Amino acid sequence: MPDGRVATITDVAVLAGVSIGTVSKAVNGTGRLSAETRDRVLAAADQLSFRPSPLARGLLAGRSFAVGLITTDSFGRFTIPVMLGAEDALGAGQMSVLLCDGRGDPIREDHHVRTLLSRKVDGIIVTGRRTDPRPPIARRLPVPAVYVMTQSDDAADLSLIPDDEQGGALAARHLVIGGRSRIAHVTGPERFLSARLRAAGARKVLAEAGLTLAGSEAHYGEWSEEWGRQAAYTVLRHQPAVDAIFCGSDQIARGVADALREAGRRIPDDIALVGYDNWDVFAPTGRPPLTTVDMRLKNLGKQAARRLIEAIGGQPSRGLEQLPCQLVIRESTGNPPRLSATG
Amino acid sequence: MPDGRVATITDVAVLAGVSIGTVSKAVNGTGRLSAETRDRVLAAADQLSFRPSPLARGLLAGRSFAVGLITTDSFGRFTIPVMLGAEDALGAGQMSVLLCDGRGDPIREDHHVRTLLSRKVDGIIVTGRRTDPRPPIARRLPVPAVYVMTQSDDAADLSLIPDDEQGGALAARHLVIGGRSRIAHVTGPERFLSARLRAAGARKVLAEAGLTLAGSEAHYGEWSEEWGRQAAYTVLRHQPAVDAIFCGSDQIARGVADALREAGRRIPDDIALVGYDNWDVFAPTGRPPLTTVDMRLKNLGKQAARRLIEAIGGQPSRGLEQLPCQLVIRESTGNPPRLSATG
DNA sequence: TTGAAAGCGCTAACAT
DNA sequence: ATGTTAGCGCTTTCAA
Repeated sequence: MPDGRVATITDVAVLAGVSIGTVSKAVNGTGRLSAETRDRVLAAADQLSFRPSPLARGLLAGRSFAVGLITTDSFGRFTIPVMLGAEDALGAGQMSVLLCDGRGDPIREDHHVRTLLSRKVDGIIVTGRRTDPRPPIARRLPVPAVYVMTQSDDAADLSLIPDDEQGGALAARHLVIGGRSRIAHVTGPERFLSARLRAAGARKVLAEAGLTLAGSEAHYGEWSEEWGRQAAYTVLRHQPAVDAIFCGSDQIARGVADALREAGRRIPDDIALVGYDNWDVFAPTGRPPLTTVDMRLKNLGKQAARRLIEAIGGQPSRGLEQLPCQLVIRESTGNPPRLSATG
Repeated sequence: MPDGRVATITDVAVLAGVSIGTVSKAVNGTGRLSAETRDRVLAAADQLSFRPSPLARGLLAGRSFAVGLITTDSFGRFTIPVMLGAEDALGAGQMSVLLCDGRGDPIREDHHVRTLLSRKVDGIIVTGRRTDPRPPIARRLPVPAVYVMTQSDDAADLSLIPDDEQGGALAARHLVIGGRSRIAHVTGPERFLSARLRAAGARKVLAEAGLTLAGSEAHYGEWSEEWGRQAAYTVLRHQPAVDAIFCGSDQIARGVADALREAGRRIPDDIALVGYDNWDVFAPTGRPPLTTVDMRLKNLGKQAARRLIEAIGGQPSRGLEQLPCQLVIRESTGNPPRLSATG
């Protein structure tokens, strides 16, 4: 439009010299129109940069061509890549994203759900920062929902999380193949499902190779550098012959690396190190750069968006799905840098 | 509603036994109504959990009671707290947030602006991850916009950024008061406005105390740990008597701290260390915990939202505003932990 | 004090 | 092949 206004269907109709119904058909490719008319209308629409009002369209259709994105638990390191992937996939499908921060408060969350529903969102994506099951955001939602990086405890809902057991296995297998046999595991609190699954995956691979974790159990603690340092000293004291440490996070791995260096152990010559997260501020810049497991969070977000769109389109899925992680090999395990398969 | 539907104004009208016009007045507190009727309508609305449809309301009003949030440059460490603050302030005012990721691509950005306008957003917040001026998202936007953590090069726009010069001064003053006099500055690339301003602020304070930066100039480099380590060695070689290092980021400070420890210098006894960002994964968990400058990003986001709401309400602001940073004192400068004033 | 009706921009069913 | 019209849910005159 020449002035600041946004063009409406009427403006296009006037310019093209047709009725608004004809414009609607031309723009949406519905009904029967002569090619000549359609082209003329489309040209007019283009000239005015006409975009049908999602408000008007939504009012009629009872939907808004937008989806709600609720974070359980603020946005953080895990939520953001997921959001990014989702926004990406959604944007491609002309869907807008309505953002809500639940802050881990069920009341707030419920309020947001109501707001989203009043805005007639076509669906809702729920993200979290831990994969443990949680109550669904609402019972009998009138629109589809997908949980990602969190898990609804209602099996009728679709939840997408990284396959932490496979991730743990990936790390352990890489170490075993690299010739390590006295492998310790330092990770976060045992109450985290992801910590337990990563440990289980590693244990399974070691068992297949006739091995057990050094010290026989995982060292559960905190998701912190400080815990990494502390646990490293414990490991060195009790299993001085350890030749690899698999860490439940890159942050823990950083702490472990610092402690090992201070104890005079070389990485990877004396002890190989594997992290988890592939967090850009810790993994690639570590000394040495850290081999680590990447949860492919962006892909997770993208898949969540795709699944939601499918569900909106009438093809719902249900249950828990675990998406494969990927091993990113760097110098901390002594191998030349390359990407492994994701399987 | 008993079924899955969301209640409409008609449902409320039927239940309360009045016309939809009356419901509208009761719900919005407009027009003249008997207290008795209003209460009855409100009770009915409450019973049905009625929320006026923003779509319908927006169609009529030509606005959507939502604002667009465009990230220049994906979401990152700086954008997220800003978003959080904005979402918080907006949510309180019944405004929803439409999220768009510009990815630093002007085409994409423009596309998003058009989408937002077609959705009749009431305003737009533009966030970035560096404070240097950038072209406005559009000329002659029909709705107000606020730039935050980025700066429009059009002085008619309102831009909110942290006061990096004041932040740099805060850091330097703290060191000078602590009795340090040979203070080096290791920071990011000189092409970053924030790097230049932080250095300028520090220099000004030093000058007032009759001092100059150790080595006479700031050490410009990268925003990385690796650069911190490298620069630390350079400083130690050329200014061996240095008694403090002010770093342009916590990540740089981490690198500097590692290098100092390896060189046998104690922090803070031999050399005091100040960072910038107050990034939770680096500052509080450093060895020792890091004194650092906090840009108060969440507050920045909150202010941006407030200003946008004011502008939507007809009270626009313009020009560049720099919001004060806050010094967070930890052990790396040897003082007992406490918060300083923000001034 | 309350009700009736127009109209926001659009789509889809129905007329022409 | 194209135009006309009803109606999505709401606010806001204007009438009663």
